[in-house]
Amino acid sequence: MIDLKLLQKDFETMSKKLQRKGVDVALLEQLKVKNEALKIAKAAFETLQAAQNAMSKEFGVYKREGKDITELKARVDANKIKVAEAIEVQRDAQEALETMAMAIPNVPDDSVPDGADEADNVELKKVLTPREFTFTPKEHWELAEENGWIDFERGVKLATSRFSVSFGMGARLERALINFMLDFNRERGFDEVSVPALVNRTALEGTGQLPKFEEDLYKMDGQELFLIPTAEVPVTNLYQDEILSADELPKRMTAYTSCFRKEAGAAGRDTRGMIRQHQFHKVELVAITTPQTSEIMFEQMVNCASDILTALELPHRLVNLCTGDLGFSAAHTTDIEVWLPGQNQYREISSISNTREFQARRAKIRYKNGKKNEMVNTLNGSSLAVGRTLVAIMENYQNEDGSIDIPEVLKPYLGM
RNA sequence: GGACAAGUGGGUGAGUGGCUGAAACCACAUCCCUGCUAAGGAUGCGUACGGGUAACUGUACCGAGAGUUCGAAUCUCUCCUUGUCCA
Repeated sequence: MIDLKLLQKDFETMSKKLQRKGVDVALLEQLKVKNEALKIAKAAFETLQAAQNAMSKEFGVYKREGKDITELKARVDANKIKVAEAIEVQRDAQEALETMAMAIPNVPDDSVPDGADEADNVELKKVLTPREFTFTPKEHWELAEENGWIDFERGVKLATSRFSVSFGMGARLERALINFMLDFNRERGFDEVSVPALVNRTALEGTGQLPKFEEDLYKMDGQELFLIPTAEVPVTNLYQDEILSADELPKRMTAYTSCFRKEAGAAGRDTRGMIRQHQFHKVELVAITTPQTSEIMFEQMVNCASDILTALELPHRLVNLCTGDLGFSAAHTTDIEVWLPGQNQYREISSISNTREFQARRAKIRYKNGKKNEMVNTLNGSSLAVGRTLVAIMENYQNEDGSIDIPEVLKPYLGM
């Protein structure tokens, strides 16, 4: 959630920044009005309630002293009605404010470039040079089918479109990648956690998937439980509604989970192959830090993900997401795109974001800074999307005869 | 699935209608004493929002929600969680 106090204090600056994310000024003005209305409503209620409390205390004294309470009772009864009205007003004001505020995206950092969509993202750097092919490289689905690694039709048979099944070396490679990534992250100081794949509404509100993006989540029938779209949700919410001590920060975690997304807005995109599946494996990094150290952590996380690709000898590049491509909760995001020679383009394989206080404020994750409780900063990033890494391996390691070499670093994980 | 019991602050745990935002103890923080590796003393020590330069102060919160009452941690109802017993 955005900082409403700051919006109140410096409306100009904040609204300008949010307008870059396409937030309507009129909406922000309404939000400001609602915030003020809530303050007034609260003050009104509290004054009445204070009177009520005082009279109730007096009531006790009267009874003890055996005084007549008729007059006092009349006063207290009259005030009670006013209190009830005031609390109603306050509750409505609170609800109206929250509904609106929860749908406002995070304020983008000044370093985020303006832009409409992914075409306006800014390349930061390239790592490794794509190899020269002496033949026309194939796309991954062709290679996957040729080698018997992935069966797209049987996935559809079992579930529906955008599901697939991995066989043999394809399945083993997925498992090897997961282990390799987790080990790699652990060596970089990220503790491994294993978390539920189902979470409740509060958790999803905490990280920003709800209330706005419910249509992209799989929801359990008749229960307030959702399949996680990313491990970021359960891992970040591990510390929801907690006050951490400064010396337990930063918290660095890594988790492997399956992720589930309806891909509601992606009809027609990447329909072929395993780039965009409803269920996919991902190894995630999550960090909880003080505001002062979050950018250092961000660099570490970007490097961690990039270094995994380097270790796998997969050419990739880093891009700074523009305002139009930036996610709801992020203050800024670096995407890592891996080179896919079959597609002849770079494709997203990791996304690392600093949400600063945005998620912390929603999920109420604070830390003790001396005597004061302050919001932590939360960061998350993939390291990496497993399916897409497998895609990248297939396309980059392919031979003319359609066979696929195995990256050196994965061989120990495959008993090779 | 059924029966019973319980859910209080960082922890243990008191508290059955007003003097309780909550005793006591432990932990923690600062200071003092002592002086030696352990002990004694003083003070402080929940969260959120609002007012005040500040000292301080108002409101809410004792699993969650609703209700009874002038007044609820305490009574009633629903739900959740945990424990024990039974299937």
